[in-house]
Amino acid sequence: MKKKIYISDLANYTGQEISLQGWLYNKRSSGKVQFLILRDGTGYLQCVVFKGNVSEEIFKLAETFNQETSFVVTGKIKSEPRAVGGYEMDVKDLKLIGTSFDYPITPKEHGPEFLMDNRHLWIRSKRQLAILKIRHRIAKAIRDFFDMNGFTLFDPPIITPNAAEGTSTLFEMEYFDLGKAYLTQSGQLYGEAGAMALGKIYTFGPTFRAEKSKTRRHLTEFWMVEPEMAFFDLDDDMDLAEELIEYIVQSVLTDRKSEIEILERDITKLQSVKRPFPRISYDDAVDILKSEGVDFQYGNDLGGGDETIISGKFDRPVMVHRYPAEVKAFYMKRDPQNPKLALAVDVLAPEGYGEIIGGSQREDDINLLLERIQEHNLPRSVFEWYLDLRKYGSVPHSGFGLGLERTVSWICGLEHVRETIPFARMIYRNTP
RNA sequence: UCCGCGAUAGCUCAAUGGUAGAGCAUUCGGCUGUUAACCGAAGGGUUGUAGGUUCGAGCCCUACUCGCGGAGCCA
Repeated sequence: MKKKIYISDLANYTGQEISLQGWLYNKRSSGKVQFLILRDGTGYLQCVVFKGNVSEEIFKLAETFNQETSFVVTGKIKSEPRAVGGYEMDVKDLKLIGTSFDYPITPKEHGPEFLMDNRHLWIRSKRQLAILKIRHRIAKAIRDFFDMNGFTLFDPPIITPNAAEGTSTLFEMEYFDLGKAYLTQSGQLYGEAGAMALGKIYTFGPTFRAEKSKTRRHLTEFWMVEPEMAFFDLDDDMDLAEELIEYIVQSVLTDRKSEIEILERDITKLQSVKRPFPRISYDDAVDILKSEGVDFQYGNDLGGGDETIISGKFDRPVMVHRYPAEVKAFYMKRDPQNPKLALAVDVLAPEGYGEIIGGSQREDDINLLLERIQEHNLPRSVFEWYLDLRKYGSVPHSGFGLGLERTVSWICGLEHVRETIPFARMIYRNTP
């Protein structure tokens, strides 16, 4: 591969004459000097075009550059504390690559609708770049964490014949002569099969929910990582969840500090994310709500507002476990101490960011699982293979799902998950 | 599906029921250290759509469309 120089490498090139390529981020001029701010995806560099230092043609060419014009620029690099990034280029030569006229996203405030309509261009801006880089670092931290801990990546199908949880609405399609098929809302059931084969697995990919949710926490297409482990009980599951979250947050703090600063995120809120996380039961959570004067009906699931109140009591993510079985999915194992409760856990992010993890110990008894399938009016036929996992050497096992976008949103301190993914899919938007 | 808010220049927003405005962007002119640069000028409008009230509607009324936020559901 031919060596190319990027703005992020400039420390190695001070005093040298080099060529860089990129786009014009912004420009200021004052008659005899022009300041071109070059961006190349790795950073920003102020390129100074002095009249007299360059030919008349080059100076005139620079005057024609608009926002997002692409070009090659050649000149000497020097340290310059006044400039963005601490370096500056004294321009000697310029070459136009692609013109740009009337770029819609100006250095000015814009509304969310306009920015989402121009999402393909919005991702070029500084904040969006920072968010996407943090998203990548989080995804890498997730993969690293599981790879280092003996997990095998296990890719489940995206087209499935069945619903994992009867409650959610699924995107439906006609699948040749086999009738209806659906886009997956979770790889978990397949993950369980993987855990019985490989011991510890994780799935990591897009999932789809056709619910008409219209809030800052919802996308119709989102990414989820779902570990599934044989011989793990609920406590083991919670241990793993808090270890993962701590690792993700600390990785971002170590490697993406400048991006966190661009977002003006309060870093102390992230620094406190250290094990152990508080673990409270559903009953404890209800007590907290009651003591706060919330009119909460025991037995209901926690709503968004309830989660905010509970998570507000702690400076790090809180794990709420042992929910009423009735509000949880059919595959969750009941608590032997109290069969009305499911061995489930939700991890609530701080600052009102809500549920980022939902997990449980799974029902491993084939007869109890059959009962649950009947109680939920699910068709047994599509679950035959899933029942086989309990028929041939069933073992206690657990897992959870972590929503990538909600995690990114929380770590970045964003208002809305739509900025956490390059092209968000929402109930009223599937473009660009 | 339900509740609330909104739609005016390319963008962000003003405009007591009485001549449609500003900043940014664009174009032109000025400026040798700018940091969302600055100064001057110009072009830019079927006020979301359809109807109604009125001498007169961007503004009041009705319906619709689209968007935003929330509820439910969930990661």
